[in-house]
Amino acid sequence: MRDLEITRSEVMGKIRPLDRSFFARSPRRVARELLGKVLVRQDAQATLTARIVEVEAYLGEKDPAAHSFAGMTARNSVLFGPPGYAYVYFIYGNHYCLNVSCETEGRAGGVLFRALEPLTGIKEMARARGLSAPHLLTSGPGRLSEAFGITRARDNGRDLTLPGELWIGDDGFRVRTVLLTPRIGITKAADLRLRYLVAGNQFVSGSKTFSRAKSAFRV
DNA sequence: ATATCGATTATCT
DNA sequence: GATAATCGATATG
Repeated sequence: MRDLEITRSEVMGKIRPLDRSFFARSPRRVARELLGKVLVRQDAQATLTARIVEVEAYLGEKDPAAHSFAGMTARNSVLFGPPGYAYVYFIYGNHYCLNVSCETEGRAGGVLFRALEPLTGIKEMARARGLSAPHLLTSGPGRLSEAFGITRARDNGRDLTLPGELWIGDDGFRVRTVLLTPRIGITKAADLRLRYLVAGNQFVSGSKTFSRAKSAFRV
């Protein structure tokens, strides 16, 4: 064997964008269905691809942990718009986090991208992160945003169904087993199980003990 | 392996 | 003026 990294043409050859109808469903459903899909960054520098292995659902105006809980503001307006668009927010003075809008226009809801498994462009991701350890490149919402060069200025409001600079594709891969656990890093509605992750995947965020938590169950 | 803590700033009250 | 959907470093068992 000459190279463990899958080639760009192997991934890009069979990938196709997702329809807007894919996102026009409940955040729970979209979160579950996004596992196994591929996040793609294409620009003059490189083509980055990584498989989605961990996400969280945020339920809109009835979810106390959601940014949309208190209604529409300048920051969160994308969540109230049509489905399939990037909502990027800045947090803790340091990090960007990527979401995709769900539901229908006028009805808030979103899914947070929490961890990816790098497929291609690993060298470029490592450069963007200033690291080389594969499991630290995209395991965490702030980390994956840094690896993909995602910022609010560049990507907030971007249509993720269009195969352009940043989009989500299906390459035919199907996830076997999904685990469901409480969401991470929140204080309100902290007991709801709205975190979806691929069972056994090495790139999920947090400690291994947490991803095997008792509160997890298989779907 | 798990716990705690500081960094740093856009956004909202 | 307080908060936050995080990360990385350090401390302790």
